[in-house]
Amino acid sequence: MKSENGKVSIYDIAKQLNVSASTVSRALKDHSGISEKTRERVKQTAQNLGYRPNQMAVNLKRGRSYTIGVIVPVIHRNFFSSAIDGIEEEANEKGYDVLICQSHEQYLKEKKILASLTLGKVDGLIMSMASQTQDYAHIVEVRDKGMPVVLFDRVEQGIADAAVVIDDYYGAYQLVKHMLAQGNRRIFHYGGLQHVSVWRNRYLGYRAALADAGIVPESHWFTTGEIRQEDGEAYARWIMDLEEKPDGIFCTSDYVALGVLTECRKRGVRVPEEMAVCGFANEAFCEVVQPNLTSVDQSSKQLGKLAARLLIDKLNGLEVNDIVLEPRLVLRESSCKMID
Amino acid sequence: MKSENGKVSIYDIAKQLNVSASTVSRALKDHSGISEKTRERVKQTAQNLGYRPNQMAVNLKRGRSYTIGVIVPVIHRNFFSSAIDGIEEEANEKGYDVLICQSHEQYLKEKKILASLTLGKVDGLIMSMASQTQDYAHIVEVRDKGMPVVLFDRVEQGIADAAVVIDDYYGAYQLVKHMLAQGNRRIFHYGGLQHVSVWRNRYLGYRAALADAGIVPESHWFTTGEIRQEDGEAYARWIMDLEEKPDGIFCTSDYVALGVLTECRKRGVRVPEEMAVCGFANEAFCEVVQPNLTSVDQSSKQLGKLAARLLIDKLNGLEVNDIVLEPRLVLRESSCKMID
DNA sequence: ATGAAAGCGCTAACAT
DNA sequence: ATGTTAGCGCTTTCAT
Repeated sequence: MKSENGKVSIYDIAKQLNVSASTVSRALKDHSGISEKTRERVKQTAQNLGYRPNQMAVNLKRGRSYTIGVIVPVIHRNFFSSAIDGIEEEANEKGYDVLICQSHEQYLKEKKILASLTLGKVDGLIMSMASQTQDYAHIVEVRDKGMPVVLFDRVEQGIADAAVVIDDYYGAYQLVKHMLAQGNRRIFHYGGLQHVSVWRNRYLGYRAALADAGIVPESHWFTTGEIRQEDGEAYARWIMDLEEKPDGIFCTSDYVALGVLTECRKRGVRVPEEMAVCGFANEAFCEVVQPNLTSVDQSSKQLGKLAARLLIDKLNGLEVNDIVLEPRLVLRESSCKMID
Repeated sequence: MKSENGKVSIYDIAKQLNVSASTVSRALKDHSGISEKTRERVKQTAQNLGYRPNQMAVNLKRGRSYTIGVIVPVIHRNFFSSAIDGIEEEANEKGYDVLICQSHEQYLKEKKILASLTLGKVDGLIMSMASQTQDYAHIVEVRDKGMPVVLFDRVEQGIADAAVVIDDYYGAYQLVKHMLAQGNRRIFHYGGLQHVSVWRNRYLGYRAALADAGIVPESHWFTTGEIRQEDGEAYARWIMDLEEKPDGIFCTSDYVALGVLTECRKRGVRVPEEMAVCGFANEAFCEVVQPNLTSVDQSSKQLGKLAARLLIDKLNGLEVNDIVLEPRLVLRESSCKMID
């Protein structure tokens, strides 16, 4: 006894039982003030008819979609997919679904996604900004319209309701300290674009560690660029041609470090004996590559979980505050000439 | 001049301009039959008021959400995140958003997700089944309710509108042929649970290649189990204790192969000289691990793109058919004693 | 304990 | 060219 379009609505149940739609609605959600008998009959008929509530109608009525929007630069990098894993886990537990979008590191794409998601498809946003993004008006605007926004990893102060990050500065600081303890003195740094918070902070941590050791880096010790494997390879080639080579390289990304390792193997440069190499993010391949790559773990899944938790708290009207997680050094062969 | 709740609706625009809501609605979407002047005024006011259409209302009205649901076992495995990358790209191009859920390989979770997504949140589904799933009634049911379903990778005949897969049988067949050509004779196979299409097909391809070479494998040449790295390690340990060891191992998963490689390195077994090792999926770490791991590429992003394309075609009322992609052998050090 | 009716925000068939 | 009205499916006052 379905209606024409194949969908069963509460009206179909109501009609069949000769009661009103509101009675059906109430019976279905165990409202008080419905007789035991009617409730049973309604539920039974709903079952028989294969009734399923229409979410779109419920959402419109409630003014909530119970969906969280997530915008990440790319989904297939391990760090981000693990973060999404965490977001999804937490969100699902709390009854939310997760809508995923990729900015592909592009500012314009990010802006477009933001515009389309804030049309009522999602109740709130979790995002890590595109590397291209240097202007934050689009994010502030969304927030001003009343949509909660939580940033993670790539963040900026004061533009969102909360941010979840690891202490990149301290992670880099510790890592370089370790390299120094291993006897390295000429430690170069391959950094990312400096307007991006995480990359800037890692650079600052690097500088601080060197300063503590009384080392003043020459300007060419520090390079910035994209963070793909091939960038690391090109960088390594450039280094090999220097008069005075570094005895250690701290790459702001595991992918760059991987490129460096690859090139070193090709040229027969021994790592870590001739040159120590360290990355950042602790991607899965770090413990697979030869030599194993020293890196800094970012507990990405936890990062995602916490971001989701903050967003949902905020959606429920709670106060939320920024969270800073401790990074964890993961020492491996690529940096350990001696026991640390 | 916003209404109380802070949201601006077409009624707010209508009121301010002393026109009807339908005029506003039409003007906003450039319907014919609206004077140039009114259209301009409406658009201007919409702009001023910061009007944004409410998707939930539009969806309810249209009976479509322009959202695609995606259910994968886990998101952080490279194969799946790449597939999602492809799905997202294609979907976005066609004006759809993408809702992601993980079954975590659990049948019950998969069922629950299916039930919740089919409440009108998504217009159609793309999924790769949980390894636990052996009963397909929940999927058939969804489809019977009129929701299009496209499967990819882990599929089953006749339960969905279409399926996109690579030719696992042929991929495995070619791979084992290659191993035979390299002079291996005692080739073992570590397979996944045999009710899962891809794993069963790879096993059959393995058998066929051996048969072609006149080799009859003993029963213990074939093992099945979970496909994590640690399973590969345990498997390798078991192998090392055999009287007659294999001279080659074809693992149905790169992760298992990685575990085998790790264990071989630990025990000083030379790969591929003493034992060739091959995986399947061409995960990113294959070309990073030492020795590089021979594998079979599944063009996962393309797989995702095509699945999305089929689903959207189906949503638009077009006929859709299954797609089988050719796998691509990626020969690397772990299997090449000699030039092939 | 139940029903009638309004309304969430938008669209579209049917007026005028 | 524009307005009126009904309705998408559900929830929720306010009656009874």
